[in-house]
Amino acid sequence: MRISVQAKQENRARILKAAVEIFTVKGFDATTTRDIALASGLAAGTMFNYFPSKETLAMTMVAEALGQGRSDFVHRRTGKEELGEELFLFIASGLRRLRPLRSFIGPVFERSLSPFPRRTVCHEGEAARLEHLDVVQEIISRHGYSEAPDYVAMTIYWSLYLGILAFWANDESLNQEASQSLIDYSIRMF
Amino acid sequence: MRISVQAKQENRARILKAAVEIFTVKGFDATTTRDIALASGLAAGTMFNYFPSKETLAMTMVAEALGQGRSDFVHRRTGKEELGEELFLFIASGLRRLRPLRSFIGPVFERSLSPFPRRTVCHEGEAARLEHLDVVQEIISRHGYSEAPDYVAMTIYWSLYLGILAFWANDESLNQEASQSLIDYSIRMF
DNA sequence: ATATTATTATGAGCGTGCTCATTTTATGTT
DNA sequence: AACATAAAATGAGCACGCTCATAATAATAT
Repeated sequence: MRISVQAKQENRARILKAAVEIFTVKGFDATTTRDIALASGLAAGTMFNYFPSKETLAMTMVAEALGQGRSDFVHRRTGKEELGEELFLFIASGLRRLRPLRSFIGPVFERSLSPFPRRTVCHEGEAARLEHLDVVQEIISRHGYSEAPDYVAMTIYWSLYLGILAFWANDESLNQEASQSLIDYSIRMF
Repeated sequence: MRISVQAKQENRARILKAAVEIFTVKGFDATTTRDIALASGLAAGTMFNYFPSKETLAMTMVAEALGQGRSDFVHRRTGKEELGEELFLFIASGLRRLRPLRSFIGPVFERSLSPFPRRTVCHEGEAARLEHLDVVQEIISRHGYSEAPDYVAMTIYWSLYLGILAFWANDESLNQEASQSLIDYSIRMF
């Protein structure tokens, strides 16, 4: 069967919407792919024509949110911030857009953002990582460190960033103030 | 059926031995719990009387190795090292004992050492983390920072340490020299 | 010896993420 | 309108980690 491009986009959107809703209620692990497919009005297997894995489905949401966060950041920065301020702004912009996913996205971070080879590569996660690091490199370069930050520095940065994401996802303090403090310390150290 | 204490220990040891061998050949994910049970001369379900999950089985090996590494460290340090030197020695002692697991343990690190609540808590991982951090706190305290390192510092430390473990597990440089360099940078920053 | 009991081993079976041969249908062609 | 074709939907089914009712047996009591 052929379906129109529009119908395909609608299906994709319905899957994403249903997934967010069920993940939010039941959590990532307790939500089955069958749950999501049926709630989207599709058969169990059809979901996998749109997203190759449950993990990729979730990472697609993350990548989208981080993309928007990056765009927010680009439009919001004045170009006059200190290095640390600018990094903080960038990280905070991403977290703001990730907010709707916060209640269930923790487990996904811990599995999908590793910089190292995995059994099932998740391109969405890989791409999100590289795009994030590109911006960080650009920020650092613009602040006078003429030589591009090296591989070790980026490895360390990513470790700290993953720690922030994991902490933030589980941070029950008001408005995630604790996370802001962690970001602050991490940046200063970096 | 009752079996002697000795027989039980033998079963446990056989499971661990078989698991290490098969993990090494096939990798963690591609090894099935049935593989391990059968290679140990036990039925599929029996393995779970000894280890509640495949993940716990692997983390038991990690915990054991880190325990030995900690013991090595305690016996090897002179007490005259600089703070950084001592941290390096501690981390390196753990990695040395983890060496036999290096080829397959990466995925386990990435799932089991998170400091945050998980669907299935893995006590072995939790315990390993706390014991490691205890030693780190003790090291830092002995070096004159009278007030105990706070929660934020320990969170950051653990992020960096996880990054080191993940990097090391995938480090194909000779004798993992690249990892040594990463440890060095991470400690200096910390 | 025999019976009883506590403890362990067993493997059929469940729910899961995911695959794939088959069926269905929107679109292009005559 | 009838047909052909390409692309997408379907759901039975697989392998996996893990559970649990049942069977088996070593230790203990009689």
